[in-house]
Amino acid sequence: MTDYITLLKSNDLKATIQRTSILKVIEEVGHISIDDIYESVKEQHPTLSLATIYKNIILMQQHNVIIEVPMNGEKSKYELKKNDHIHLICQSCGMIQDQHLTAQTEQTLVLENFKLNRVQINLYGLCSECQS
Amino acid sequence: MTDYITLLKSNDLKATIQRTSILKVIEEVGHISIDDIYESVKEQHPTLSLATIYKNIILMQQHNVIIEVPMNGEKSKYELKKNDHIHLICQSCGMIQDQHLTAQTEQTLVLENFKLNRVQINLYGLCSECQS
DNA sequence: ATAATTGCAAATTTTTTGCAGGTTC
DNA sequence: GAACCTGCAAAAAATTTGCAATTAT
Repeated sequence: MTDYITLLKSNDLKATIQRTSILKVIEEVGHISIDDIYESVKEQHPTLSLATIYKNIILMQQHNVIIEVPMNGEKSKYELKKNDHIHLICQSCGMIQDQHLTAQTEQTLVLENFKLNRVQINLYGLCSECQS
Repeated sequence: MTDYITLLKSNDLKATIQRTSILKVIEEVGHISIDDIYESVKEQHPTLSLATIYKNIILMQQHNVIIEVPMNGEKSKYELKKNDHIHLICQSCGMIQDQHLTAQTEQTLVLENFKLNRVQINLYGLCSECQS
C-alpha cells in the first residue's frame, strides 16, 4: 500500500483528496481507463468531476506519478509509474498483467545508432484461464 | 510498391479509389494518423470525406489490411499489416522506424501459462540524427 | 496569505451514424 | 442488378476551457 500523499508531494504536487482517490483506484485495479476511474471514484466522492480527472491524469503524467498505457482499439489505460516492465494482455478476458522485464530481453534490444530511454512491450495472447 | 487493388480484394473488400488512396498514403509515410491521412489524401481527392476515412480505417483493420499503432500522448497511427516488428520512436523528432524483431528477442519472451499471439514492442529514445 | 485546485457549465474536438445517390463486381 | 460504398449533415461522445468558490501549504 503506497503512501499517496508522500508520492504526490515528492513530485511537487499538492495532495488533494481527489488525487489520492484517483491514485488509490489506479493501484487497486492496476490498469484502468479514465471512465472506469470516474465510475469507481464517484462511489466515495460523488461530487468529483470528470474534468478534474482529466486535468489530474495529464498533470500526474507530467510529474511522473502515473504513466499511460495506450491500448489497441480502446481508450488508454493508466498505471502507477514503475520501472520498465512487460504487459501480458489476454485477448479473451481483457486481463492485463505486469511481467518482469529480464536483463536478457533488454540486452537483445540494444541497438547502435539509437539511444534507448524506455522500453514498452505488450504481449497479446491467451492467459492460462482462457486457454481451457 | 504494393498492388492495393489485389490487397483489398484478397481480403474481401471492394477496391474503391478512396481505399487505394488511403493505403497509398499509409505506405508512403509508414505510420500516419487519421488527420494526416485526411490532409494528404485531400490533395488528390478533395471530396473524400473524413467520415469515409474513419469507416475505412475500422473496416481495413477488421479485414487485416492495416494495423493500429497506439501512441503515448497522441492519437493512434496506422501502418500496413506486416509481420511482428519493433518500432523505434524518436522522442525528439518523432520519427518512427521499423526494426526487425529477432528470433533471439522473441525467444526471451516465451512464457509458460501464456499463449503468445502477437508481440508489440516500442522503443523510445533518440535517433542518430537527434543525438548530436 | 498565496498559489493552486476544484466543480460546474459551456465550448471545442473527435468519432459515429443515417441515408440518398453512386460505384463495384 | 445486388450488395456495398461514399459524402454530407447531423448526432453523439470525448476532451478541454474559463471562472468563481474552495483548499493546501
